[in-house]
Amino acid sequence: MAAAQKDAPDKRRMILDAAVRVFARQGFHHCRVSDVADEAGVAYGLVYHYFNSKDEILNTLFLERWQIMLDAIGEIDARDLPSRVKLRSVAGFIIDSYRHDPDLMKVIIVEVTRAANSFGALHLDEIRKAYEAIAAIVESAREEGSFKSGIPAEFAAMCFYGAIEQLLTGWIFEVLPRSDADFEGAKDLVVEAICGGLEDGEHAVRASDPNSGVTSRPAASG
Amino acid sequence: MAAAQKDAPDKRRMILDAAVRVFARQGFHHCRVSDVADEAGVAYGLVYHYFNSKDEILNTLFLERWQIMLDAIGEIDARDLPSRVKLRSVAGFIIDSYRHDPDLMKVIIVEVTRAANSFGALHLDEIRKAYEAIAAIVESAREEGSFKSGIPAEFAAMCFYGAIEQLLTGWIFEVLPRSDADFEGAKDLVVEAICGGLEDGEHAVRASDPNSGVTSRPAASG
DNA sequence: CTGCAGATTGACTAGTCAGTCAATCGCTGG
DNA sequence: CCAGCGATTGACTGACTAGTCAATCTGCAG
Repeated sequence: MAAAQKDAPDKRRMILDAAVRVFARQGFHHCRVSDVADEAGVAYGLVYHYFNSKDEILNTLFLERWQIMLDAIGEIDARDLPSRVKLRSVAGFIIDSYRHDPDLMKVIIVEVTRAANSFGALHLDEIRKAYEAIAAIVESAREEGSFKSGIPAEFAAMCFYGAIEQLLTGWIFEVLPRSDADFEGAKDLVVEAICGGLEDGEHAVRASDPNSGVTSRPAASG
Repeated sequence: MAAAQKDAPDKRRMILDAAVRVFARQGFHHCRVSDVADEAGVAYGLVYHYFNSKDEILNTLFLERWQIMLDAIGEIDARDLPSRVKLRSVAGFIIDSYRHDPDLMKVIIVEVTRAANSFGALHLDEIRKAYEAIAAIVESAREEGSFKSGIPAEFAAMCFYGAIEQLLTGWIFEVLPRSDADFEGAKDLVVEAICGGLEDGEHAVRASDPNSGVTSRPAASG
């Protein structure tokens, strides 16, 4: 038992870690189970000794990580801090998660949280818990009066989470710069953007009727 | 020729429209070309008469629709309107696009804009154009002083677009309500949330040090 | 009526790959 | 030294499906 931890590496863990790298590099659908086995340095069949299917590997990766995030958000919410600081902590946690293991966060975002026809639907309840946890932070801010009452907490939470996930997507796709300073700066900027707003308080002008003179024409011609 | 438009339906268009429904229902990777042919009511081989591959169908759908969006954003930006109204128009256009053809927008978001290992990478240049077009609107607002200079336009654009895409994702996953009033309300709310911010101007408190007392611990234990 | 050209058909091929399984390995206790 | 058992191996199978292609159809021009 004790020897197993010193001499024999944890093959199951090795397979999971290899899967993260392979899924991130090639995508879940564009890699073979043999790619994961090769990356882990184990035989093909061993993957099926520890997991019942290729899907189960991804499910395991997602659930492990997502639970850590849910726990973190719950803990942040339980602290006695201003709402903006709580949201700053949530943003910081997610961004640090990406810095710490970009491959894993890439896999989770690309293959699960946005995959409406496969793993996203499967884990919808778990994903929703994150939205609800953020909404809870916003809701208490609304109740204490620091956040606008006109924006529903559920709606605000989606905007906040969406902004963060879009930043990760920008880093994943390499359309946003990825220096340490960029990651650190993003934590404050995203909170300032969503909580404080893009408009400059000194100069902000509220449009009395945002619809005036503007017609949406989404339909394709023809 | 004239008869072709009255009697013979445009089979190519029928295949594209059928593909939207099938891709939205089953996902690109979980459907067969025969599913698309059946849905369109044409023979399997005809799909390959009009398209060189299954991929080309999705590429066509994406490029058609994305170009319409790029044109719309460009046109909105060219108008002489306050920045907030321009962003309201962009949000309205994207949300109306979803209302008009939710299946197509679902396919575009799920299979392309978030698919970092397949179509997303292929169309990265096109996707980036949308970010840049939104950033251009923000940038002029910064220059005229109505938007904060401390938030880079490129960064603000990602937050804005991410919030909108998250709303669509919420509708796609059915975690947000989808009445006509919800769609209409979302147009104003998303602009109010991002431009005006979540915080109530009357009560807003700027945390002098958002980091105080908060430690990010993204690493998995063990 | 005839023949061409493009549209349409669907059976077939060729390749892929998730998952199985019987054999082997290596440790541990008797 | 042996028996037993979980860990490990990798060749193999069964199922699936993207893409091909030769045959057929249809409309029209000569």
